[in-house]
Amino acid sequence: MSTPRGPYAKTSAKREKILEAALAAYAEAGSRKVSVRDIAKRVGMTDAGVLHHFGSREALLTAVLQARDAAARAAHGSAADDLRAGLDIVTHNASTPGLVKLFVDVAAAAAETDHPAHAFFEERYADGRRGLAEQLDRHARDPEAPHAPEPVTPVDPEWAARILLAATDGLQLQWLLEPDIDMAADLAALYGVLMEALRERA
Amino acid sequence: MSTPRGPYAKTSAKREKILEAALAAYAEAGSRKVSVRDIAKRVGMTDAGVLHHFGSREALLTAVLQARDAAARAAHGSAADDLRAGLDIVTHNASTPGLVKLFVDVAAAAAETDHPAHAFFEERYADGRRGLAEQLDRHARDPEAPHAPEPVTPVDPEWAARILLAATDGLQLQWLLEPDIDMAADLAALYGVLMEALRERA
DNA sequence: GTCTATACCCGGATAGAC
DNA sequence: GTCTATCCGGGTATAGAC
Repeated sequence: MSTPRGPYAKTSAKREKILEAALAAYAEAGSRKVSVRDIAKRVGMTDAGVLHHFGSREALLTAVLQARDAAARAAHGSAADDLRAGLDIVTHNASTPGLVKLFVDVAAAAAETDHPAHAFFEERYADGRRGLAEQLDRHARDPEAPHAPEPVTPVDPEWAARILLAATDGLQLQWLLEPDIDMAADLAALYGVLMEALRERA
Repeated sequence: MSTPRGPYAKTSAKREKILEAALAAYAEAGSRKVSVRDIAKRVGMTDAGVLHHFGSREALLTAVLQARDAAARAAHGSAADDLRAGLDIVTHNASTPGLVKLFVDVAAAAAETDHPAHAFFEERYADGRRGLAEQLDRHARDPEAPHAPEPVTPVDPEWAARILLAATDGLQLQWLLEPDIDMAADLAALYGVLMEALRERA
């Protein structure tokens, strides 16, 4: 537990500092660009110094996202194990536009096979899908499980439209990493389910 | 109709050529980076020459996406007016990873308020939501309308997990442009509907 | 092992010649 | 309207000081 070894713990103190600075930089940046130089200034170093610890800008940003995931898990639990935690994380994300922007940026860039975050995102989605599917399955079989969380958002056409558009965009992200996904088929099924729900509440 | 005037038609011949070249470049690029120079080479010009017509790289890419939308509408009809068209477009997109990557890239970048594509994406989503909501509402009220399209994808936990993750990512994109959206509430409602559907088919 | 200095390259932007 | 030339910002690689 003390003075951890291995490639990921080598420079843990400084790495930690840099990650914090990067996190802060992105949080403050709203949705503007952040350069390695910017981050370096915050820790009182040069860009080369920062890169020394991470190898490249992209690797650094990947590490930021990993740190963000770890922090979220520490605070709320794993979304893959607990749906409630997932919603809490989303709620929390809504207070940090800069980091959401970072996530979206890197997720897009990670479609490149040789991007440092490529494997990270592949795993993230694979794990997320596995965990979520398991939870959904368990809850669906368990009559004790809540039928649905408090419906803050009404199930209405506007909501369904947002969801349909969101699912379209999000599936593209997953599909770029995992081309086996049949986007149109998945969306058609979603359309069917949404329609059914709309009719039910009408 | 002939020799159109105005700021958007000035150099229409060359602009058209450049847009075609950019489209082709992105289609071929898979999901790799494409520079203005690359596009310029394709039309036998220098980067400065290309930039002359669009002002900036970002503006050029925005124009490419607009052209892509226009082409899709011409081929399939508007997704905002016809759900079937939307699915056709998605199916077609699945054959052009480069353009999907471009879309995702620019969509992420367009979160910046001063990005040239900012207004374009705001409108795109607003129009999409309006059109989709209207269609969903109409279909939900019309007993003649298909209950659901052919269910190629089974409504099962794996599918629901993909959708939930996709909706989460996609909502972030919409939320960056339209912070009024309550992501967690929308997702909670989606969870409820998905769960209901899973129980039904069980 | 950590960092600075430096130099390099790529890519986008801009000014001015043609 | 297009090119050449130039600039600049930003990421990266390397040498070497500490």
